[in-house]
Amino acid sequence: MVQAMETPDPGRAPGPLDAAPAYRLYHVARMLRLNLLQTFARVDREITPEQWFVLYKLWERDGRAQSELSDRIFDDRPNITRIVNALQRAELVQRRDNDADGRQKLVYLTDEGKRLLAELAPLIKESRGDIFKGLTAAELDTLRRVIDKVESNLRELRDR
Amino acid sequence: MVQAMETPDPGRAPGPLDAAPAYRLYHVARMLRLNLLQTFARVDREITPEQWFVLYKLWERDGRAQSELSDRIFDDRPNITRIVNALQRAELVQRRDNDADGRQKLVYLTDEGKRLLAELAPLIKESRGDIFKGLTAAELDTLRRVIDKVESNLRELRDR
DNA sequence: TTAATATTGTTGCCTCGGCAACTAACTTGG
DNA sequence: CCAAGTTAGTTGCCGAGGCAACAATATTAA
Repeated sequence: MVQAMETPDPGRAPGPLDAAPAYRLYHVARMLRLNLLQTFARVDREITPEQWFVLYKLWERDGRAQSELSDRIFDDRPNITRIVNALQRAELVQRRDNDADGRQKLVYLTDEGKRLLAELAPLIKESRGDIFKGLTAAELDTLRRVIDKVESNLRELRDR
Repeated sequence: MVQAMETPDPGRAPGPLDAAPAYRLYHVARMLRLNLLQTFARVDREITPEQWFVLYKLWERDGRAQSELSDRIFDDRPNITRIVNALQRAELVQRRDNDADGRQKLVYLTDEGKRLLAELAPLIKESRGDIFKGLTAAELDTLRRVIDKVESNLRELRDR
């Protein structure tokens, strides 16, 4: 019976926030973002982590529609619009109309965008080594598996 | 010799973004935040995950200065100001001057704040079960260890 | 073919998040 | 005791990130 469920004592928290895996994940992710942001600042590149991710996706495959750059999970089309705006202002990407589908705008890396990717990628790769230093391959493997599982759980919850 | 290091082929990404643990962590954290945000929306509470975290910290110990609510890692005092503002507008917390130190403002939960905590905590706890469903205790333990290590690595990098 | 529906991208609104600059209050060194 | 430095909190600036609403274009159904 739901009604029989006890309301917890309002005077005391049931457990420390730091013990909650979800909070820990949130916290470490914020630290990771900040680290990347400051890495870019250190090399004097006015770019955000999110802008970097979009650039990188274009590196994987150029000339994609904005909807392909956004994540199906989140409705972040508005964000992609703004991020692409910023990258375009910085002349790192370029928008072109898609003749095959008038709704879409295809996004292309400029030469400067490609140059930046080639310049920064090694720095980030090296930084990644520092960040995950001291962890075994098995631990990283488990991390990957845990993330996969949590993401698929979240997707399921979402589609209900 | 640094100069001898090759510049990567600018035409091709060295590896998929989804393979980078840092990106995966960032991504899953964003999904977790969204899940929590929508949980609050579903129970018709106009509260953000960050506001929830602050409320929860006060539940752990009430009457803390704002600096104690903010995280030493980030300079997020401005954010705490804004979040406490929001919570105060919602009448979930209350600010009082600290007689012992005129710079500080102590933040206290209101009765409504305590009520909300007691109401939502069980929901969130249940939701957490769904989110981490299918993972073994060992996997969650490894997750914790990995996060600890990554955080301490990031702290070290930061203090250099 | 037309009308209803869906998709793509954009804008406005508001909160979060990092940074710099500022005020007020406390602490420390001379 | 006072001047210099430090700490707590606030504000402004701007980008990210949800959400809702909208225009333009495509797709589907009648």
